[in-house]
Amino acid sequence: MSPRKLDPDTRTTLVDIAARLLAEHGAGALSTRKIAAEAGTSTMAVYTYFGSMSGLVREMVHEGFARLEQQFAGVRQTDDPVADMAVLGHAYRHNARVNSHLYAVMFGGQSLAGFSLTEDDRQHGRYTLATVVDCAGRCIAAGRFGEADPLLVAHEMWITTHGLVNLELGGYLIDPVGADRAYEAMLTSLLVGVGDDVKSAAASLAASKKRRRREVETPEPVTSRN
Amino acid sequence: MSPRKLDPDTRTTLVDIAARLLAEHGAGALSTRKIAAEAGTSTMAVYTYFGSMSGLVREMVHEGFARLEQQFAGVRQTDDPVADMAVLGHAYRHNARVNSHLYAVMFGGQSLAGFSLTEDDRQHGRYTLATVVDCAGRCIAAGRFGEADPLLVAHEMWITTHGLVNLELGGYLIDPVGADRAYEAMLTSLLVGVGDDVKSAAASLAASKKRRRREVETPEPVTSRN
DNA sequence: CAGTGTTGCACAACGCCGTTATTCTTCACC
DNA sequence: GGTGAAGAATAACGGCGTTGTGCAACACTG
Repeated sequence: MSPRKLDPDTRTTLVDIAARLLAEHGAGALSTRKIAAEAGTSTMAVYTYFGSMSGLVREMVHEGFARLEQQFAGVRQTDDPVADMAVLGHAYRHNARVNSHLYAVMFGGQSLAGFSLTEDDRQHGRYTLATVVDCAGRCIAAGRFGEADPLLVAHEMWITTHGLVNLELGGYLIDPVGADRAYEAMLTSLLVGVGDDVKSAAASLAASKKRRRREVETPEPVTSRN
Repeated sequence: MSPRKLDPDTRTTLVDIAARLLAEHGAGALSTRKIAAEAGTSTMAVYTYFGSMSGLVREMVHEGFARLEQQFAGVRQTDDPVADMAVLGHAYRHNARVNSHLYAVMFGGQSLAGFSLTEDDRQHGRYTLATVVDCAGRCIAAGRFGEADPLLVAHEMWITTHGLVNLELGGYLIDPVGADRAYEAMLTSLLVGVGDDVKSAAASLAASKKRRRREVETPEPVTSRN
């Protein structure tokens, strides 16, 4: 009946249940007892598989970064790297909105079940940025961003998109500005600010819009399997 | 001995203690019992004055916005509005770093003591942006930002600075990029991106640096009185 | 194919939490 | 001075994360 070794399926089931509880009923509903009840086990399961409640939260953070990476992986590399960059930004935003509760844990700082980021967790996050650094490098190689530093440009993109998404999820961006309008404006400003010319930036942004649905929004990332 | 009416001093004392516990010992140390112990009262004090624990958290959020407003108020309006804008950005960042735990509650989303933002709380936050909108208007009037929309520019500034600060507080910005370098780079990119020319932007940024210490960092903000 | 030890798991308990009911005290008002 | 309203202390309730205890089931030894 009971398996002898730790069961990977049970492990992912627990993460899925936790993520769903978090998404559907908020942070207050994330408890060992509720998770155990949903999984049909005792509260001990959380401790055998994750050591503690915050261990499970950490697992959810890694899951969040994994989904972001998967989202990035769906973005093509074309001969218009600036458009690629815009699509990556959209992918970041889309991922954050679809997994908003995970996102809050990833970047919200502290306060969920006493969880706090370790340097390993952060490194995981920074590693995810590699895709953007690479794209920035291609923009520079294509002569679009002048002599910029790819790492710095990638950080500027990250900061911008992250700031937008964070305020958007916090409910701070409303009419008449709104998140969509702010996103487009910011992207334009930033691209021009790092060296692209106004017309080229506008063209790449227009090109990116056509790709967003196909490369970002279509394969609804699998949240759970329960 | 016991006052007949609700004592405003006791009220602010409770907020101060809560903010200090949060800052010094993290979210886990924020409990009615610990607050009561420090204040020399019973746990009931939290309920008499704030209705609940999350009511106290809400009060801390308002306190956070009040400090930000105070921080903004210390920034002068000069005949170089772009430099003013850069100083405002620095003020935002400085305030967030000095009150990082309040900041996390203001924008971190959910999850502290079941607290969640109401539309009133958000409105308070947006109102604080008025100073930035005004400054953007002066930039435009000075012919620095072309025909831009002040509200949109202010949002771009907010998004940028907020994104930077949030990642900085999360520990994600490290060498070789780092928060300081990223901040200067982002400010330059953004100013140029919204219409300023490269040389003018650089000059205003240089001018702003000299003002930062005096107008932002000197008057260590008083904890509270509300 | 037994014997044996390890280990996943359920159950119950501990100490903490937010919150509430009860009780007492103390002041404001007539 | 009497009376009623309201702040505040105490204790209790249910829920939380976590931990100790005991059992049962598998893996491994011979």
